[in-house]
Amino acid sequence: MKNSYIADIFHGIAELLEIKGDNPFRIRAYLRAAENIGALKYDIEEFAASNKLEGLPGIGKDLALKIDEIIGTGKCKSYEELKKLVPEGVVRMLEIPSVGPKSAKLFFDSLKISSVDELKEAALAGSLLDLPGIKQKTVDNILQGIELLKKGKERMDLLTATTVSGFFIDELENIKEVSKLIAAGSLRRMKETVRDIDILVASESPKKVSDAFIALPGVKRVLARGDTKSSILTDDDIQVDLRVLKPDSFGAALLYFTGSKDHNIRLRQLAIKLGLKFNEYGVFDKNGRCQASKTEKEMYKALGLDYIEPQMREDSGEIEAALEHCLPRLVDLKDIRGDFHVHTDHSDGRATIEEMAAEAIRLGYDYVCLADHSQSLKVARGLDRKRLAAKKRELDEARAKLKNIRILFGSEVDIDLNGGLDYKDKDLSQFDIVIAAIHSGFKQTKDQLTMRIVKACKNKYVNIIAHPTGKLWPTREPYDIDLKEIFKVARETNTALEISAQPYRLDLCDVSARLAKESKVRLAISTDSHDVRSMSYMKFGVGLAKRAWIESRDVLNSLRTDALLKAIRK
DNA sequence: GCCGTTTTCGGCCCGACTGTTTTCAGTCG
Repeated sequence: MKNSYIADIFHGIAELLEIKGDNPFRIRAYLRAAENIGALKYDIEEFAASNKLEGLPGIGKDLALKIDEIIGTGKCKSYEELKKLVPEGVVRMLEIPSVGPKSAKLFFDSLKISSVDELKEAALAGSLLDLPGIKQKTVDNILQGIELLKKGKERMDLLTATTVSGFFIDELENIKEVSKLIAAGSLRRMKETVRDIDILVASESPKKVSDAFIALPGVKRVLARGDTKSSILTDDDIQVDLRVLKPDSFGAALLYFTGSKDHNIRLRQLAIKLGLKFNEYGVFDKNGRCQASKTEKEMYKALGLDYIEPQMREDSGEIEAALEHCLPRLVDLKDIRGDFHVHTDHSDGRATIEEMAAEAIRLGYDYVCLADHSQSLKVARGLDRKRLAAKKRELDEARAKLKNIRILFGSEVDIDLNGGLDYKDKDLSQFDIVIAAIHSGFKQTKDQLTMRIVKACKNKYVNIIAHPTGKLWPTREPYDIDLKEIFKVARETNTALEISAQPYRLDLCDVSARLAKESKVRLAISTDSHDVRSMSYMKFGVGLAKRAWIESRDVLNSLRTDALLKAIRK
């Protein structure tokens, strides 16, 4: 049974209790349990089997019993009972922006509305106006909310988010009242996907900034407009939130606005224990005297914590580590000495060997590995032996010409359906670096897929496994493989696993990469670039690595050239 | 429903904005 199955049930219970109007703290207990179970690294059945459920955070006697019940029967009786009271469609209404549990309950109790479509009909027919506290403006908001819901409030990839936030930051920078500004929220935490853009501004004239913000080009609709907080929707239906505060509380505001929500809640709880108050304006003592506010570092210090980098702020152990002064020193973009996974126009890349190498020089790298596709990957113009030799000749010419970079001769070799490689060992032996990857047969069983990667790791010429789970967001789910087994073999065979920095891949993901690190597997952060521009995506891969608590010593491409070539020997 | 280096009972994060109200509940992040 999957952890997410149990988490979903608890989440469902919380939603139903909300609509029922139950004790909010009881609801929060279910939500917290659901989140904790969802974030669990190991199978919850292992905890259940050894009677250790109650040791898990947010799990007490009652919820432990419910978990046992779900593992035993596949169902939770109290959840089934609740579902009888509230139709599925009423729960769905909670997804409409501006409709919460109180409204959903009101519509259901008084008008028997039990689906989003019925709510829309009632709103258009004017029958909602008969309800207490509902006037035309609220009805309009509900209709707009339904429209937004139907469009789907999709998450966006980091590249899109960076581009959108970059546009607004450039525009806001032109306003003379703006003294500081930064993109905060999940984009600053480098979450794999982002739902909305949060921008924080320091200014002595918040009103002027907010006025200018909602008047910017590309703003389709103003969702909220206040003295310090405004929200808009862009022409592409992306929500952008702006928060304007006085420069004095910039650190406090940045901390608050970066999140995550769970991280902030933990900080506030910690503050209460210390007799302090913690909000977006600062840390305050009992008498309301400000203890810290200007920088994030000060804010953490006021709680007795070391500074926590944004990417780690997920309440996944970072607060405990900061209390005990044992946070890892995370890998940084400036630690990266090269890129292993770069394609050229010899296979499906759009730039020449020289152009890609020149970009590597511009990025300050020591080396770049030009790893084109192997022969059987026809769609990507994979190289046969003859074209491989031609590439090698051109590569040697580039080497002679460009002295400031070590150009490594590599290949992204296809792993076939049985775990064999697309070149014979004799051909593989000529490469400086061999990257192996699966490009077909994604629908095989977990055992088959795992076996293919394990077999590739065991080949003495394979140095790196590229995009290990095959995820392609949002179209392709990661394929089902036994990561634990792969980590074990990768470590034994000195094979590195890739963190693909491609915004659509980001594979391994943060959670898996952290497990890989804990399993002492070496990681290679690579861009899988097919053009010059995307070599700058390295920042996304490093962001992901930071989320996975990865340090530079865990990263293959933080090594200098000589150390690297020594480290990859099998 | 959970939890405890002030606690096994009585707390539980905090504030902004909106729309409806004459002071606040609901929603959101």
